[in-house]
Amino acid sequence: MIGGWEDIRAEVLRRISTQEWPAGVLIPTEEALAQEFGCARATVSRALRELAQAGVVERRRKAGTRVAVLPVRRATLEIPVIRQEVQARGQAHGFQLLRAERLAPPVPVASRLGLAAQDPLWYLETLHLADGQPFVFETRWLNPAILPAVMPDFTALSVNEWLVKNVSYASGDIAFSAAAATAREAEVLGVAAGAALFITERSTWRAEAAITFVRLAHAPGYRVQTVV
Amino acid sequence: MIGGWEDIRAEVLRRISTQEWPAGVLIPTEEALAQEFGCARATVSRALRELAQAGVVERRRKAGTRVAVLPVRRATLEIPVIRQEVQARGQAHGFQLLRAERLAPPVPVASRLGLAAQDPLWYLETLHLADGQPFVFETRWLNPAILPAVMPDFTALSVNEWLVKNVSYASGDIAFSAAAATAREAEVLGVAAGAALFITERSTWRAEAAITFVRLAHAPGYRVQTVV
DNA sequence: GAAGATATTATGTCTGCACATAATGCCGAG
DNA sequence: CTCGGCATTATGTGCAGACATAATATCTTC
Repeated sequence: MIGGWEDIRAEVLRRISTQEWPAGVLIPTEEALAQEFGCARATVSRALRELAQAGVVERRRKAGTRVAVLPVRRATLEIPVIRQEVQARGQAHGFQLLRAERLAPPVPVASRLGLAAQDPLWYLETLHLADGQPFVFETRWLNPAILPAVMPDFTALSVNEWLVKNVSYASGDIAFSAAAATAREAEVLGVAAGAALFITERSTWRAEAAITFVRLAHAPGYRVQTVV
Repeated sequence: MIGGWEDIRAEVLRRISTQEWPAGVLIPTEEALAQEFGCARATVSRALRELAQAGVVERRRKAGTRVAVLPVRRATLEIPVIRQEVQARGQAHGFQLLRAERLAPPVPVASRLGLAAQDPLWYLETLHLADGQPFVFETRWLNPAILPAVMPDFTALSVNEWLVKNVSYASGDIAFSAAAATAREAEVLGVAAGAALFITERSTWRAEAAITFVRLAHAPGYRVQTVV
């Protein structure tokens, strides 16, 4: 049976991928498509909205809906908690808090968090283990303002997880890059200095207040993967 | 003025992030929220659907909507065409087709594309330039079955872009990793052998037929970035 | 002919209603 | 007490109609 917004989405996508509706052209209006498919305009609208979110078509009021010229594909990445990530690989998660001290952050960190460089932050180094082997080395700058009066025991619950549970649903940005292992990273992860490491950097805010900046140096072999 | 599904989404998100609705608990039904906010159920539904897509809440029929326990945040990455990516940095894009020949693919490539290893594929090496400097080194395996009778002129239009325009909207998967530059990569990109490179690997299908597998070795300093 | 006001139009959102669907949990048969 | 079926219920989807919004196209005026 045809009908249902998912079928309409599929049919529109088919017409686009077969070039029946080539890149750049206007496609029929919601009303016209609703008439063709024998459904309500809202149903067509839902289908086209999803295609627009996926970057397949571009929509503008009055101008109509056109097939995207240079389709910027959007892929969604899942960013799990590290413990979950390790356990999803069928391995046992462990971690060691290597350092915890108050320090004035280096300028790039301070500026990325929008704080003055002289404000001392918590600096925490955590090594996460998968089946006892180094998995990722986490270096984190934490705004003390967001912590409760009594410092949580980060040797029992990883900072990573404490933050997710207590300061959840903040906004932020993520960046991925590659870098040669620093001396410290090489030592902690047990790799040669200069080895190619996958780096995740993330900064987090809640309502204009900086929460944390974290750099994750992953052990060699790490991949982040997704489907389009 | 309040009202509108975006405001409702924001309000629900606020209640979750302030732990007014802690992780794991059921939140009121759509009907109840619609009554509270003085709007139709469809409006609440739209707001909650977006939050579910973002991984903030989990919804199940009859069971209701509950705040996600271990929030697996979802970030959306934009995967542009390389030319666009270079131009978005305000640089001029250029490219050189370094090799184009038919070869039997190595086993990992063949298996990833679901093809027999003895089927010869097109093997293409392209170096993309930003303002004349090496930007990314593209090595691609291409299924000849999807090409037209006359081979397109890949010295005039990059393979990357030809595929996007002619075989668009296929499905596939993407993986990011870090690797030490191979001798060939180091030579082409003009970096030291063993330098840490950011690697993007992507395989693409259309309706069960393998199209292409591509490995992009990015010049040092490359980052992929997104907001959450 | 250029600039500004106005009409037109396709999408964006909302309402109120209806029925479908998938779990849950209760209830009764054995 | 256990198992299977059935009623309940929250979400998922759909429809028809309405108004809002933004951008385009047209018309008017100078």
